[in-house]
Formats: sequence, C-alpha cells, structure tokens
Amino acid sequence: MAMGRPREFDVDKALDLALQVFWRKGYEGASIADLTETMGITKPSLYSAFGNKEELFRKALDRYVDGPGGYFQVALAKPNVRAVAEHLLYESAAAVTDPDHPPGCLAVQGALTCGDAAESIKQELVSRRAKGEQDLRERFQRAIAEGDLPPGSDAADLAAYLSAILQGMAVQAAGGTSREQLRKIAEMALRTWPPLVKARSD
Amino acid sequence: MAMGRPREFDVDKALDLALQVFWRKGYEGASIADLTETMGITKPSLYSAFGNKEELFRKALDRYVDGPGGYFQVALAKPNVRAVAEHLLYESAAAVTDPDHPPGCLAVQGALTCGDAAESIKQELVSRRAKGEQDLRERFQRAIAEGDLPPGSDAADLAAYLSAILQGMAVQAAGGTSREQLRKIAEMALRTWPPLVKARSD
DNA sequence: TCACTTATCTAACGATCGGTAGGAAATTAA
DNA sequence: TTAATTTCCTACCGATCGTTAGATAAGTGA
Repeated sequence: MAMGRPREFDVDKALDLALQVFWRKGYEGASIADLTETMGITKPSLYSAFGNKEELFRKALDRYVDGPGGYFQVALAKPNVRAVAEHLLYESAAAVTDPDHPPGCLAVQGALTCGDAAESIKQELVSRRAKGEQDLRERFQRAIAEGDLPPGSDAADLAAYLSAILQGMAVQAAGGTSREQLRKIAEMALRTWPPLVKARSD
Repeated sequence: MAMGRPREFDVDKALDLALQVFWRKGYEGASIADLTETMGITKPSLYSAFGNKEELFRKALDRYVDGPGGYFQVALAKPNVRAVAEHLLYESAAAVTDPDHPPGCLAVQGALTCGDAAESIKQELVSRRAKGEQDLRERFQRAIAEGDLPPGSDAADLAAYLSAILQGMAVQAAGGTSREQLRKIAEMALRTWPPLVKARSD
C-alpha cells in the first residue's frame, strides 16, 4: 500500500510552539495566524495535522500537563504532606516564572473567561483545575489514614486552600511578578502549613 | 443656544450592563454586538456615548472598583490587621459569588491573557491589581508603626500573600466554586493569620 | 512507469470583528 | 418657523476571524 508524501515538520515540535502561543495569549487571544506563524506551517497543514483550533488547544494542554505542568504529579508522590506542599509551592513558583516559557499557568489563564465560542474550552480548564484539587484532596485523605495528618483534618478544605494559593501565584506571575516574590509567598504559606484547627482544651 | 436631541438611554445603567458583559466574558470575549444587545442601544450610540470598546471597558472598570469591588477599600479602613484580613477574605468570598453579578473578579478575569490588540487593557488590570497590593502593603506598614503587627513583620510579603489568596479565590469563583467553599478557604487562611516568623529564642 | 496516498501550497470562503458615514428625528433658542 | 445642535438608526466599511476547496508535489507499492 502507498504511504503518501511524508510530513515536512515535526508534529510534537509544532505542538510545543502552539503551546507557547496559547500560554502567552490564551485560547481566544491566539489567532490561527499567530499559531501558524510561530509553528512555521501553513493553515491547511495545521488543520490537517491537528483538526481545528479547539483540538489543537486540547492537545497542547495535554502536552502542558505532562511537560511544564508535570511538577504537580511529582509533588503528589512525595512521602508526606509537608514535602507535598513544599514541592508544590516552590516548584510552582519556579514553573510559572520559568524564563523558557510564558509566565503563569495555562490551566488558569488559557480561558478564565471567554466568548460563547470558547465556552467548552473554558469548561475543560475548569475540569482540569478541579481534577488537580481532587488529586490533592485524595493525597491528603491518604495522609490522614497514614497518620501524617491529625484525624480531624479536613482534606477537602486543605486542598481548596492550597489550590487557591497556587492559583493566586499563577495570577501574579501572569502579571509579571518575579520568581523571588513568589517564593516569598510560598515560604509564607509554608510557615503555617498545614493550617489546622487547634485542639480544644476543655 | 440649542441643546440638541436628548439621549434616550441612561448612561450609567448602560455602563452597568456593559460591566456585566465584560465581567462574564472578559474584554476579548465580549463583542460589540454582545454589548449593544445587552445595553439595549445601537452601535453608533455606544461609540457616541463611550468612545470605543477600550474606553468603555475602562469606564466599566472604574464603576466596578467603586461598586461591586468597593469592599476592598472598606477593608483597608478597618482598625486592625485582623479586621482587615477578615473583611477582605469574607467580603471577597461573598463578592465573587454574588448571584446578582457574574462570578469572579473583573480585575482578575477581565484580561489575564489576550491578543496583541488588548495588551493595554491587560496592563491596566495588572496595574490595578498591583495598586491593590500596594494599598494593602501600606496598610500593614501602618499597622507595624501602630504596634498592631510585630516590629519585624514584612508588610510587603504579607500583602503579597493575602493578595495571592484573594486572587486564587477569584479564580475558583470564576470556575463556579460555591460561596460556602470559598468561605472555608477564607476561614482556613484566617486560622493562621498573620503568618509571622517565629521569634528566635537563642 | 503508473496508480495510490498523503502532505504541500495558494487562494478563497462566509461570518464576524471593531468602527463609521450619512441622513432622519427630536430637542432648544431665536 | 427656522436654524442649530445632538441623538437616533440603517447600512456599510476594511480587516480579521476560523476554516476549507482544489491543484500540485512527493513519497510508496505494484
């Protein structure tokens, strides 16, 4: 059987370049012209290889989660909640200010709000963030079972709290806040981590 | 002198309606057609009364800061840092989930990322957020001078930390997180507020 | 060499983008 | 009534949006 003309560009490299554009400009702010220009391919090549803008974004998002966003899963594998929080906060501070990538977090700034056409992308990102928080919650539940956290701890609240700090750091990074500044926020959060209810003494 | 034909719509009401649209869809996601439809006016009326899309957004942003976002300045006027933080966290949880408005915070989700055309709007929002953090920092500096915070406290770090939590809550709200959930985050942050360095005992 | 398959490109599609010209309508002052 | 002023609406502007048709080029298998 015939194999056809071989592709002249590297799909994964092109996807990485698309990721940079979406990361910097968001889903709506990134035009097809922006993407093709950065990716070094023509529009028909983009559509042939990736489907359409929405599919391209989802593929870039998968690549983001497995690549620059991979520190999240690494953090979950740490042996105790202290190490989980430290890794999450410091690696996040590093990731959202990595000079090799646009500032901020794609899952936060990819489509925090949007027009009607991008609604499903926004929902996808909402789901991804929720999934991250859920993973964190399950990790903390395990820690309670292991005795790493006191029995009365609320894993869900701790996960929501830590997620909020991480997302807040991502917002600040998107606005140009420096890595040093974010590390101070991380350090401050770790001073009182985990923020547990004090045992009542009566 | 002649006064001309009177305007048939209320400029402030139209501005409030425009604010709702920008709040829900962001600067880029809100089209002129979206805006005129919601505002109940035609395009030439919009341009005649508000200049252009960018000016309209800036005016809506001013209205946001003085209206739904007014709790921020109220918080700064509280008599001590405890009250400031409590008001900021709880009122923010309420504001970003107010059923009378779109979820989230306009200053965060109006243009966290964008295409080239909206870059100046993004910068405007970066400046506004930075101004809020600066106000908070100055408030904490005052608290140090007043003895409300220990002499060694870092007002800048405390302001950055609290800002991050507030912005993180705004991100969560934009994704549909409930008011109750956000109140739990606020409560958790307040458990350990302010997160100061422990005095060394050597 | 020839059919087959797939990628390449130029050029265009209809829809929507933000923004405006130009004239009718409504008001006030004379 | 008339002139002056301002808002109103319809219709349109050029540019860009995401997307695709259609022809050509480059490879494989027979």
